[in-house]
Amino acid sequence: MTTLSEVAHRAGVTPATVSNVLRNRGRVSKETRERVMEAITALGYRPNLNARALAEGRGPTLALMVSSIANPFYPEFALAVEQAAREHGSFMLLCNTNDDAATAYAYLNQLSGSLSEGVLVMNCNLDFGTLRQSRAPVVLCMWEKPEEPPGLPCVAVNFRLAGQLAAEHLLRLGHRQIGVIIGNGKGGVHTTRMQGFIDTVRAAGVDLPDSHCRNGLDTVQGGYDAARALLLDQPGLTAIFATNDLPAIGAMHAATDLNLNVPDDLSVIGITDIQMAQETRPALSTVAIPTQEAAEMAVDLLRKLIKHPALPDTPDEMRVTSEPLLKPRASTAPPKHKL
Amino acid sequence: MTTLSEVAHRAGVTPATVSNVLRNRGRVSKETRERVMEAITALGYRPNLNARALAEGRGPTLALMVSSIANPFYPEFALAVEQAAREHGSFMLLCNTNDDAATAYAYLNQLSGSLSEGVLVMNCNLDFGTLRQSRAPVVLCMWEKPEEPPGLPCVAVNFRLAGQLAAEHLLRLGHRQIGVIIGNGKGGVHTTRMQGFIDTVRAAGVDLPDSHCRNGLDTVQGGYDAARALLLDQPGLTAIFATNDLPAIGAMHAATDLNLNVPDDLSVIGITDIQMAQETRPALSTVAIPTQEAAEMAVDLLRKLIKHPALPDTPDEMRVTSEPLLKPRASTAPPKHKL
DNA sequence: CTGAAAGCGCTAACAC
DNA sequence: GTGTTAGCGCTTTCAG
Repeated sequence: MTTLSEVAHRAGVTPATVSNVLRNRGRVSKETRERVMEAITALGYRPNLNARALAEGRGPTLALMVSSIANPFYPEFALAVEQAAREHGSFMLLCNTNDDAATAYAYLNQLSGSLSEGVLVMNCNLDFGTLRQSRAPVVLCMWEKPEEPPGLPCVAVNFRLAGQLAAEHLLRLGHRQIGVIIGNGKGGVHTTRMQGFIDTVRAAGVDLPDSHCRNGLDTVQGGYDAARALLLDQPGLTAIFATNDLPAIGAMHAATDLNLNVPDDLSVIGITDIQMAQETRPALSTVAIPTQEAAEMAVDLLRKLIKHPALPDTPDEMRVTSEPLLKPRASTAPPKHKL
Repeated sequence: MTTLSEVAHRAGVTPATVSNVLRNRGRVSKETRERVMEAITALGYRPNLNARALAEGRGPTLALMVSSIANPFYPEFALAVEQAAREHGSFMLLCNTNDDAATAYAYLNQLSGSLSEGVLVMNCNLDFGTLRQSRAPVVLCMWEKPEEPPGLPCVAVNFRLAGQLAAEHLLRLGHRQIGVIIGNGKGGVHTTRMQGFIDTVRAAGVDLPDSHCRNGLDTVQGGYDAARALLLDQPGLTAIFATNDLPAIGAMHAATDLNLNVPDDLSVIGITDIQMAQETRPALSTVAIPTQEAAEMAVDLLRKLIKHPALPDTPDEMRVTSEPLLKPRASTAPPKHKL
């Protein structure tokens, strides 16, 4: 490993000067700069990022904490985060918590304050109090209630509206017998979207009894199971709304397996618009969340927090993304008149 | 940030001693250890990983280089890598190259030798010569030819066999009119699997003309386009093999859109067994690659290389995973007699 | 415009 | 067993 001082030596200057040309700290004559640059390339010098981080008192990375990168929503987000981080010269550390609070806590503790300058949290089983005690700034990504700050810096998406858009779409198509599948259980992180949906349906004067709602895991299989049970129980349904695309896809499969044609016999709609939503047959109607924008905002906010740590008396900042957007595709259609 | 010496001071010892208890370097009396531990928890001390890395002359992370984490194969691999790395106390840096050689090169240069102790390369548009010059060990993951070492440490999977297994499955079912979709173009990384498939089919005395083969992108859409063109051109086909699951899924969609029932009118099989393969309707028959095992082997090999850098005259090590495994599912069936 | 010097927080000989 | 002493490679005042 060639070091700064080796470069300095070859260029006939001191390490300080080399550092100056590297950081563009001005105050370096053109000639010296050239001599240094020559030495750098000749020696194939690369700065040691650990040493730099230590001297600068900052971490060289941003951490992204997700429950599992294998959940198809996260990769798209992670890609965007990495891109944004990279534009500002940071690397991205990926942390899978597997929905385990201890793992999440361990990560937070080990990384924040040294290896990572800041951490982006998507979903970890940590309470906000713990998060707030992080030694490095934390930004909550994908907060679901723009109108109700979590007491932590965050990027919020109007998920209530997303639910509402899904509902309006189904109502507009003429559906009146509608089922709901809530990913991740009651009181969970999908409550807002569900509420947005249900409120809209009921406000339209359409009956939506609790018996039409099912909890399920936030996975394809979870949606499958929930939808199957629901359809068996409520054969009259003409449409199902799932709080996320994965369970929505599962619901389509369940319908197929029950010999129901989507969308003729059953319309299905989700929320998020993950890549996969376009890649099912029929393609899934959904309400798109501005994933990329949220990722960029999150990195941006985090970087700001790193530069200017929030004062204790400052309200925690919240950034709200642009609005969710309905993406009608082939999985929704007007209900066929049941004979 | 509380530091080592603050802890030392509170415990009435020197930094060296604290370091010793932290690293379990033995030679510390029980009492001292307890006093130190007390100070550590009382002060909420967390080691600065940058400082440690600098002092130890090693990087605190392993880097995983993929073309894009949004490609559904990578998340599963990345998850396994992170798990394995974590077990050995390393964090995982995620590097998306977007198939851009310059980005890949930049990553390699910046990370290797300081931030990252080693790098796992899945697929980057860098030639092996460049990779070989990395300042930190590089392990090629998912090398396709166990019998032909790439001149770089690697984890190999017998992809030729995978192709063979897919072929045998189709032949056994009675297919004789078979199409092939090659992901990622001619001469690309899927050549081995394709060759394994084609050789097996031909060895069985079944005709498989070049006109039954199509190149395509290694995506759902790519498979869709290629399969559509192929099916329009060769309506007599009763089965399609795609060199990867994504294009295989695309092929199923193409069939559906052409009013062909899968598997009654057309059987489809892929390779890999990504999560999504079980989540399509019909579920995709495929040949499973031991992803998790490969990830563990790769991390293991990388760690070995970090500890004992390969001598210049040492042949580059290759580890071969256990064999691919046929996963017959609902997308393949005997050909229906065409009227 | 450039150099000297101190220090970031930790580890690792080597003494005691 | 524990302390002393040097660094690891870089940045950053502060002098010159």
